[in-house]
Amino acid sequence: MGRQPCCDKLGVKKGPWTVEEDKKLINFILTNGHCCWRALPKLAGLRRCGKSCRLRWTNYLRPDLKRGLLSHDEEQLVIDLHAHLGNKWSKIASRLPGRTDNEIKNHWNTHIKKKLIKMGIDPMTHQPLNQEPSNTDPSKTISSNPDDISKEPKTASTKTLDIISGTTTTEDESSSTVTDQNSSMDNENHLLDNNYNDDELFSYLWSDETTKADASLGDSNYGAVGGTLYDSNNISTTVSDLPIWSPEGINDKDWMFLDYCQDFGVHDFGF
DNA sequence: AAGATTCCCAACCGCGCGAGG
DNA sequence: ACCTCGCGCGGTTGGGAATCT
Repeated sequence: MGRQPCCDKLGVKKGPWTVEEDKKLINFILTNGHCCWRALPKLAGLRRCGKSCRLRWTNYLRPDLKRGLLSHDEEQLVIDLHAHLGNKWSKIASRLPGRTDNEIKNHWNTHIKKKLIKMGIDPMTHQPLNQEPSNTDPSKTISSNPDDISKEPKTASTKTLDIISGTTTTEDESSSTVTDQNSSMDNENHLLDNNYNDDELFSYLWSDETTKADASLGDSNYGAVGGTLYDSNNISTTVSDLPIWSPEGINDKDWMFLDYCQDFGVHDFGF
């Protein structure tokens, strides 16, 4: 019987989104939410498949998205998370508020990967390139289940590095655990010594609490709900502090402005 | 200035998973 | 237990932008 295609191929537009399409999508979601992506294009008057709409929204139009290059801290966090999780971009992205899995994936492939290789680090194993990896699957370095890494002691040698300063750190695999690493947090070269330490990091990473910014998106009334956004230094800002973003608040002038700003996310329009 | 090459990233594709019937 | 459906994830690609020759 085969799998039903996500959309009927005939009459479904592909390729870059136009400003008009963006307007329709934004307007519809802000008015109605996105209860069902499959039905959304029809309801919103778009000749796109639901999947395409979802991607456009999550990767580009969501009001809480940050734009621009990843900060140093964000890059460090991505590297560390990748060392533990492997290519679990969505999991990594979920720990970087305002960043999407696609964005992180692209950044990894175009920037971080090259930096690591240049430094002689295998981007997949996070081991020196000329060294035979002890375990080639990064997701299995700590645990076979990436979700369980907070529960297990770190037994493998984990080499971390600061790609900006170029320093590397090798943790002592023989006795180090997540817990007793806490006692050596004053090691200046320690993993994520910029803003993070393992204990805080992992308790943050593996807490059940999703980012409030994301949570706020579960509600169709995005602009009005409370939530937390973070700037590049992880300094939080409550959504309620931000300008109200609602379809009613958009006038023709705003939409004209959109025409000139199609390469930016919704929040860049100043709503 | 113009063509060639490389880089970058938005968007697409196909698969896996979970929920619900 | 099985099937279908919808969503989300990770890998890949196409084409515009930037850089090089």
